[in-house]
Amino acid sequence: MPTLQDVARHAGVSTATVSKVLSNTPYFTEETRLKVMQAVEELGYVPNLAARALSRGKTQIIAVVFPYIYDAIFTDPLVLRILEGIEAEATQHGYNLLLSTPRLTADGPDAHYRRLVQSGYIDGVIALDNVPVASVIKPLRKKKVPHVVIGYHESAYSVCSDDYSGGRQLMEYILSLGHTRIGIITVPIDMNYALNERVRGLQAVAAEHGIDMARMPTVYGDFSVVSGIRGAAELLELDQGLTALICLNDRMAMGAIQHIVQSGRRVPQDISVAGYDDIPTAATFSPPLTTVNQHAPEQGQMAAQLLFAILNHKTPTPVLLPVTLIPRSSAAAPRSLE
Amino acid sequence: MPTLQDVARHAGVSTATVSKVLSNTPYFTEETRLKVMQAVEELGYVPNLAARALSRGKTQIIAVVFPYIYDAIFTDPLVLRILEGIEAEATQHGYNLLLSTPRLTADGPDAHYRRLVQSGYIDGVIALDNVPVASVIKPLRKKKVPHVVIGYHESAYSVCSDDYSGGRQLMEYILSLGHTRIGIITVPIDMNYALNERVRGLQAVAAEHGIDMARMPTVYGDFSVVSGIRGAAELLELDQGLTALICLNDRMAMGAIQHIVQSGRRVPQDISVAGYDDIPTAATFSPPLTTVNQHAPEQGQMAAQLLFAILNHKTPTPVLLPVTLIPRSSAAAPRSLE
DNA sequence: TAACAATAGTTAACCGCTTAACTATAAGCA
DNA sequence: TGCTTATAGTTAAGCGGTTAACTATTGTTA
Repeated sequence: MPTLQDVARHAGVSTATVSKVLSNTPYFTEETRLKVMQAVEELGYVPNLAARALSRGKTQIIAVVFPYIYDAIFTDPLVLRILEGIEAEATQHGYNLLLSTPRLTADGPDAHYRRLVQSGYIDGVIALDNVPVASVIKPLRKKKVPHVVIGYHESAYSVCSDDYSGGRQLMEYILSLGHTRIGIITVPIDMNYALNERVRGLQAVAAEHGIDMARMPTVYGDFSVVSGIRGAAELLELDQGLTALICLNDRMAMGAIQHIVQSGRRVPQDISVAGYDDIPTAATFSPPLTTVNQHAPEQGQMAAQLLFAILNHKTPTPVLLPVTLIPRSSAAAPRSLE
Repeated sequence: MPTLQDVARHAGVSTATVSKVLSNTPYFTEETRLKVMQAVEELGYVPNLAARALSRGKTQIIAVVFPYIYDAIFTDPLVLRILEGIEAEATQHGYNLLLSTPRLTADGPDAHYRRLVQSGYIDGVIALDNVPVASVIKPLRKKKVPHVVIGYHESAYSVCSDDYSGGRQLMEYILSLGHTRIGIITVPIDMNYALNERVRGLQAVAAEHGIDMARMPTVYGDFSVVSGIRGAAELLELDQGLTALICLNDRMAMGAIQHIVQSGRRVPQDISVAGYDDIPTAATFSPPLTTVNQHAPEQGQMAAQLLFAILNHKTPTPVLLPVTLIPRSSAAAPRSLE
């Protein structure tokens, strides 16, 4: 591996000059530039990033932190789409992505993560942090590592999807179809801030329509398809007459549909089902799922943009990304209205 | 940020001693160990990884390379599961993961990737490379970067799933159910080595049963759900009497089922459908998908193990991982046999 | 023409850690 | 006791870049 030294010798100049040429720092002639570039070319020189990192105090690496809970990172298609957005932006800025999936324990993220954060190996962090417990943010704040959070998190630059509005739109739509007997599948309260917001949205609209959502049969899942199956079963046991199920993510909605179909009912003819997230398979599910698209790649992209702004010593403003209701055929007017 | 120097001063010893204690290199007393550790504790010292990398010539980073084609990385659930396996193994060994998704052009992977490879910033690479064009491996081999390939690739340490056997098992199973009029949805030949193997497996078993697979209606998709929908439509146009569809990945199988159901037929009563991959949603699809599980996390894990073996100057043996046929309800005996 | 500024390039210190080479002390052994 | 050997710790030279401080040259201006 040729070094700067080698290039300098080969080109007959000093290392400082080579460095200047390569980093385009003023004060060299076109002639030396050519000499240097030729030497670089001939030797196949590529700067050693570790040396550069040590010297500059910057690594050109940003860490993408997905806390390891419910092994969500590797199961949740949405997370992947966010990553896609981050990747696109980072690549464009010439940054590399380090993937970190800290394990969360009662007293915070694991040691490996805490060391990474302080190791000077990363210029910044984009964290997915919607979970109240054991925040991965705290160590970052403490060590003043530039970071952006995707999720609801006070006192940090953040990118949020407008989950409140999403919840509102969902309830608005289901009510507008004419449903009155609605079941809810959500997750335990305060398990996830985003879900809290969605629930707030649902409640607000229900209230505006003079309905107390506390009266609606509600069961709790854990985001997974199976928990959706179970949830639907529980709901239909609670109330046989439900005409619509609002599930606060798509996978639970898919599970719910499954249970409904298997129990001999049809979607949406007998029961309407709506999800949330618009994961890639939602459009091609059977029936295609009515859901809320939260523009995951854009979330990732915005987060990366915020981070790069911070790294350039600008002060970005937090972002609240709009969501879009996607009406598909899994939800329709109840039969009583037909 | 305190440095080794600071710790040394604080503990009243030399930097060499501190370094030795921390890296557990022989020749220090328990007493000095305690002194050093206390100083580390009190100062909250964490080693600077860039400096360590420069000095040691090792970064403790391995790159996971998923070439950016058909944006598969961010859509294919299987890729994610492989990543999961890699992550688990890497975390355990104290390595960090760098995610690289090089764009492929006619003359190889993009420049950013080629520089990364030579930058000395990564100790090794795990690459997903089943695609004949523009190999990401070549630069690695040229620069002697330790690497492991997941996929069929000559002249490199590799982890392969036994796609040939998978193809065999699939055809064996469908034939054993009694199907004789079988349609195939695959991808264009030589687009992906793994798929080639699966097709070889199908053909071999067909031949053993005295059937020429070339006679079976065959159409080509691109892995996506929509291409499965289209593929099924084409197949059923070619031959109304098909009783089984073999799709060489799950997403196309899901698309096929969708088309079949939408066109008023039932799965498996009218037409059986089988997929390949056993992606997370296959089990909870409606109907649950008969498919082949290729143990994706294990692939990732094995690849990581091979890489760590190489990094420890051992010579690992390439791995061919077995696959498992998962019979579920999307495939059954044809009605003619009932 | 002298004084000064701008330009082109060099030297060497520095980033923070590792480690070979070295010194000092204690232990082992004939 | 004297000599070797193992142990404990230190010094200082890298690793490969960046950059402040410096020198040398050319151009500008009064």
